[in-house]
Amino acid sequence: MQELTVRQKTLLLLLIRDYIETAQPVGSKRLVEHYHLELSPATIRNEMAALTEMGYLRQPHTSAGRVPSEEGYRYFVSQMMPNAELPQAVQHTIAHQFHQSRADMDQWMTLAASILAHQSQGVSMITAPHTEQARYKHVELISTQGRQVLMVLVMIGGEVSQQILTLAEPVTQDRLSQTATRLNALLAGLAVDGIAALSIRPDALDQDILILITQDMRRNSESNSGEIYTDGLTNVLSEPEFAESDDARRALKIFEERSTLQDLLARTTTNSNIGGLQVLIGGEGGWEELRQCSMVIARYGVPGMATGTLGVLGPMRMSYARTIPTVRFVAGLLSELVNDTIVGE
Amino acid sequence: MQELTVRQKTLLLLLIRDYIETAQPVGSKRLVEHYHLELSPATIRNEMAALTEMGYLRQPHTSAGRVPSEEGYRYFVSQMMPNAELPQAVQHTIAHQFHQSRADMDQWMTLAASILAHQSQGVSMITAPHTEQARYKHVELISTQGRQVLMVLVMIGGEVSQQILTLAEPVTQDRLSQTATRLNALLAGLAVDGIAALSIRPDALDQDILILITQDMRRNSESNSGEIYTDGLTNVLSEPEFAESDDARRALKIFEERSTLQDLLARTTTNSNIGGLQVLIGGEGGWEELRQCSMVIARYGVPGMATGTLGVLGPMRMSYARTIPTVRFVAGLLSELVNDTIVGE
DNA sequence: CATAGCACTCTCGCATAGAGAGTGCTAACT
DNA sequence: AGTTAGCACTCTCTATGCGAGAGTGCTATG
Repeated sequence: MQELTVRQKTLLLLLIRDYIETAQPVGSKRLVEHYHLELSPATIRNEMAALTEMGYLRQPHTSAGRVPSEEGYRYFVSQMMPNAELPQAVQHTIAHQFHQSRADMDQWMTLAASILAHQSQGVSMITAPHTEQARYKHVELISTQGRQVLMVLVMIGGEVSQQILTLAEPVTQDRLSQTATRLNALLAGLAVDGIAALSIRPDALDQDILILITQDMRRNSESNSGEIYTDGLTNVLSEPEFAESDDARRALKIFEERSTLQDLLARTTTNSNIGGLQVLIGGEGGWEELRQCSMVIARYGVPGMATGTLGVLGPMRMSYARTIPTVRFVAGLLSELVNDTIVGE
Repeated sequence: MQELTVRQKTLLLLLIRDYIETAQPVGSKRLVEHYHLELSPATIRNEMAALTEMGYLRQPHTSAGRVPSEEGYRYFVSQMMPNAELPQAVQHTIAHQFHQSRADMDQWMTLAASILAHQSQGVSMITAPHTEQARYKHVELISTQGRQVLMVLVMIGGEVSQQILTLAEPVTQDRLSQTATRLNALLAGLAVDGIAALSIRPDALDQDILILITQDMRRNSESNSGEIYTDGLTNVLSEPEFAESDDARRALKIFEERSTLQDLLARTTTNSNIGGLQVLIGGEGGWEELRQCSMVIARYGVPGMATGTLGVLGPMRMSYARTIPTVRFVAGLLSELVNDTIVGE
């Protein structure tokens, strides 16, 4: 593909910025008047024709202005990706909100989702940090009532899962505590494989619990990630491109079917490393329903220990200039938090 | 208001049923032909005029058919409320799904939301069961890493909350376990008030934890209910009445702002008792945004111990005939589950 | 009391026409 | 060679008008 002249580049960026703001096809006249260019519309027209030829722009129809093509957006993004930073003030506000919140993963996720959605005016999505290979840290067994027992299973890295078991017969809290203590000594630090390799099966109750623990850990390891937090759905639905079409509905459906959403996040980020940011334009990567959308995704966390994915989905026309730095910043923030949780001080 | 003749009543119910199915204003001719009435359209017209006069029907414009008014829906619902029961087969399917799921409140809620949404083709909403007066059952303190401690607090009734604390200085797991044991002995069965009344403050660590416990319990007691589970948003958005208007967006917003949703559920059900079912038509009760919607709500659980709210929101035109029995049935099912969890066997 | 007939009203779909916007091309200008 | 003015052309968008269709209310009749 041909190189762009400086003027073409400027024009392209201006046009895209304008279109992102107004959602209206941009014509030569508007471009000249609005940005006080020292050129005549005719010149602009020639350049725009060239840019269209090269695939950066498109015309909805003969007599409308130009609209960025996906390629155009890609160029736009590549221009701003490296250097964009969130203003200090905003950074502080966000960091402040995190430090004020209750120190608990659930809160952080919700907060992050809310901030992302608000800043980007898109839909935010975050998966809770997930340990690739769940490793056992601790189990607690709490007698609830009669044969009902609450099992709280804690992994290294802070992942917690809880479950209510119904035992064959009532068991005292004392007995449960003993079992828990035994298992804690036995399993500390082990991954699922390690546990499976143990051959000691001291006692029926222990064994029952052990089976449940491994099930739980396996489930945890297999699912790419746990719950997904989202926010800001209404932001996107109020964008003009979704006003009538039922594309909106199809996109929304993705958000309701959490499993699809998990796929989406998992598939697009497995081979990207922490800190690296991915921008998918126009449903790149085979998501037909999202043809009108773009996504900005990043991984966060501590590689090898606990990582998660976060991202923003918006119309292709979304404000990349705001979204990209925000995603990057929040990813960094969450990485720190995860790191603190794992490593301590 | 005047009494309805038998014929008027039949006509009204037929018309509403038809409108619910087709979303089209119903005319006299259609009514006669479609339901093989032994009457002429003219007669029907006279009756429809009367029903309109009485406020049960409305015409969108002079030459359209009739559409039920809110009063009409109310009448319709009052006719079918008492006796409607879900078909045995469906009851079994649903019950089966519950018994197959993992025995854990979170799963149940998600499942119930999914079933409600699917059966009613509306948006389902469920609040987790909530104990009016949280009473202490058990605390576990698990050292995570360095000064980080995971606190798991269990209430009588099975409510669990967890939180990560950062202590002033590192503490061993042993010391934490001792503290937990002490607190468990001290606090068993107490409500917040009871704990506040205790004057024993044996140790700095104990005291710190104690403060956090009471904070947590208080927060739990104050919020009317915890998380809200919803499902089926797309169902409603695909209804024709939401196709264009931005009422859809406003309604959706309610679902995103969980606090508003909590209000909604709380306000409309505080004075209704378990088993009783409430049907709000046309955003009754001061919810402007939901003017086009109806809600079917019920409380479930064990009064005085743990109760929650569940409901379905749909277009005013929703299938009450399916929704009402479903809500009733699921409420019953959840009540049983909650009861089992509390009482054991 | 039910019905047939009829004039009336209103919406919806469709075709037509004109305004407006923006383009591409050609020819002239610097 | 690059820039610009002029102009014909294309396409959308909006308004307008008209006819078909649907449904009503009323009146007169069985």
